[in-house]
Amino acid sequence: MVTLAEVARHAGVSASTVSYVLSGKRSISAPTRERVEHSIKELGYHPNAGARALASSRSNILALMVPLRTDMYVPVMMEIAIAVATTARSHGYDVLLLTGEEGPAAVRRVTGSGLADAMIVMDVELEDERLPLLHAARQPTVLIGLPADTVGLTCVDLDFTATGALCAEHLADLGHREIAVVGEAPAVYERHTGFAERTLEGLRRRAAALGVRLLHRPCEGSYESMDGTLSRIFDERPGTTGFVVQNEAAIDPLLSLLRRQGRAVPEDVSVVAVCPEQVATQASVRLTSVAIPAQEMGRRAVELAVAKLAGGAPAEQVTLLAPELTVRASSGPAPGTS
Amino acid sequence: MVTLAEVARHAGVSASTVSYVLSGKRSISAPTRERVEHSIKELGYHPNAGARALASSRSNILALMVPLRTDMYVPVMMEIAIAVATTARSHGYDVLLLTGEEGPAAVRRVTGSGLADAMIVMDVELEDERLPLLHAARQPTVLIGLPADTVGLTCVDLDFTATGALCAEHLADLGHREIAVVGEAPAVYERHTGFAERTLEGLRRRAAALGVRLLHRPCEGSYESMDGTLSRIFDERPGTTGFVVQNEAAIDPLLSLLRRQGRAVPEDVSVVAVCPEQVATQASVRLTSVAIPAQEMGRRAVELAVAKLAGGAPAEQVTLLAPELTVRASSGPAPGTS
DNA sequence: GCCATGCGTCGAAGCGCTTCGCCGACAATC
DNA sequence: GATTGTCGGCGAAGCGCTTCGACGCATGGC
Repeated sequence: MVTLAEVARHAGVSASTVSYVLSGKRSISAPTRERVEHSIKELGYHPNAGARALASSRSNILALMVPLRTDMYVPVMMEIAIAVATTARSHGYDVLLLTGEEGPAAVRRVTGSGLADAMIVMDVELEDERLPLLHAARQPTVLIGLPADTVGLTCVDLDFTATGALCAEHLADLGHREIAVVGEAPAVYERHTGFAERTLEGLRRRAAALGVRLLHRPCEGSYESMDGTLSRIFDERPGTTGFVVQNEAAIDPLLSLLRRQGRAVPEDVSVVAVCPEQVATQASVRLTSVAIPAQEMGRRAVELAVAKLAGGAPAEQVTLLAPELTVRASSGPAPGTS
Repeated sequence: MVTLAEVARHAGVSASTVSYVLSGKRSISAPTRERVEHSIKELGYHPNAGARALASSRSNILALMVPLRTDMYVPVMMEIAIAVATTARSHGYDVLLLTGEEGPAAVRRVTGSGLADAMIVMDVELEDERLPLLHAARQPTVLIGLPADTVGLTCVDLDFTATGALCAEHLADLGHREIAVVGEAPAVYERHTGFAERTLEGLRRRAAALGVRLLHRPCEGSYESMDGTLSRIFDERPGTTGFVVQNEAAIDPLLSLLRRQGRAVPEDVSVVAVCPEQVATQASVRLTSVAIPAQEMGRRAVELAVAKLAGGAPAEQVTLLAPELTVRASSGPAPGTS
């Protein structure tokens, strides 16, 4: 294990000089710097993370809390996590992976031990039990998702209210008058996950404003439950011609079942999905969709966290990404529309 | 920030005593221990991670390298990652998330800086460029996956050779004489990912031994590519009645397309998948499958890493999990079999 | 009654780094 | 030519913890 002191000896300078070369916090003459850098390379020196953290009270680690749940669409989480890790690296940070399992205890542990410099929290509920702790800790925090009360918090999220509105509008524009919303699994609503409720609210408002009837049904991602949900929808509203799907796992079942029932997409029914681009383009019908910008969310979250650590960011800052609807092959004019 | 010294003062003992209470490395009388524990609770003390790492040269962190690729089935990766994080916590470790992006440089950085005590590497290629470095580092390493040469390495993986054999055998037992293998994306084979090649080898061997014809075609996870692949398979081998699918993303397209072509599962063709349980049970037909024990793999990897850290594990140790085939609704006797 | 033994506790020496204050040298200013 | 300032570098003091050796005090064998 090569130490700073050895590098210093090898380069014929003092330890502090090496440190300043590394951090750039004081000016060092070019020749000295080069000598030191050469020694570092030659000896294969890597600063000891623990010592560095102890001396500077900065760990250069960002903690990322991911949900443990299996009822969320996993690829989005993974995409966010990878974007977080990648972006963090480009800012000189590593990422500590925390699962929701420990819940608030993890927050306490990490903030208490100085393990991480900042925290990024995913899967935020409207009234999340971790929020009070996050508030109390003087540790910078960024939420991916939007709780009910954002006072003093930094959040990044897709603007799901606008997303819902956009979907309603698109279908309304095409002449659809009865729209069904295939939502997330019931459990997601029960725990008051922000994005699900917001999407719904956006849909309802805009639908009401445009004089469109809206029916919302939560749905698990399996064929069985989709089958049941679909029957109930058409029983209750036989005139339904537009679908908005928010549960990615339900997309394939929905398309399959519609086809089996002899309902053509988009001739008989139109489908709009809220999902990652890849899912939209790889489904059996290329889906009109609002993309979930997972990478962008992860990237922004890290950048906000880094800005807060640098001290150049306001305490409260809500970043809502504007939704974009891409028209593909799954939506078209409502049947009977001229 | 509460420190050890403050706890010591509060409890009226020396700092070392508090440390020994925490670590249990020396015996402490019950009354003293209780006093110290009480002080810890009362002051809300959390040991500083950096100081601890510096003094003990143990960070209590496990590094997990996940692939950055998008052509692998992501939920499996995520499941492994979460199992790793959860198991690690139960052993007192946290998990550092590294993406494959940095490649060998990440290995050097982490081992060099003492950031992590051990390393768990996913998505290992047969001739992985990280292996030499991992070998050189005196840092315990566990691979999830099997490289070509396992000398001196600790690996955990599903026994994919046996998995392939099991699939071939199952279909052969049902009377199928022509089997098609819908494989992973071509890129996966090009980079010589161990599990893909092993499965294929297991399939080929057993198929040959049982006198069954086997046709292997790589396939992306989209409908388009599945469509093309399927046509080519039936063009070349019209008598194909058995399918083995290894690419999870291809499962839904395959089932959909077979149905559209009027081929009933399992009456006309049987399908066996290699995929997580959840995928098998949620597909439009409940799939006969060999499960990918993602959680088990993550758990085992952590346990091996922890054992190596404790010094009680051999350097070389290959753990192959035995595959289990669960018969569900997608496989049945070959047509024309009595 | 004396030495060996063991248990519970303390003190002190680092672990490898950052950072503050200081100092010498040299340039610029009047 | 004395004064001020800037630049480049050094030394030393910690950061909060672990751990080793030492010490005091019972205990027990002889």
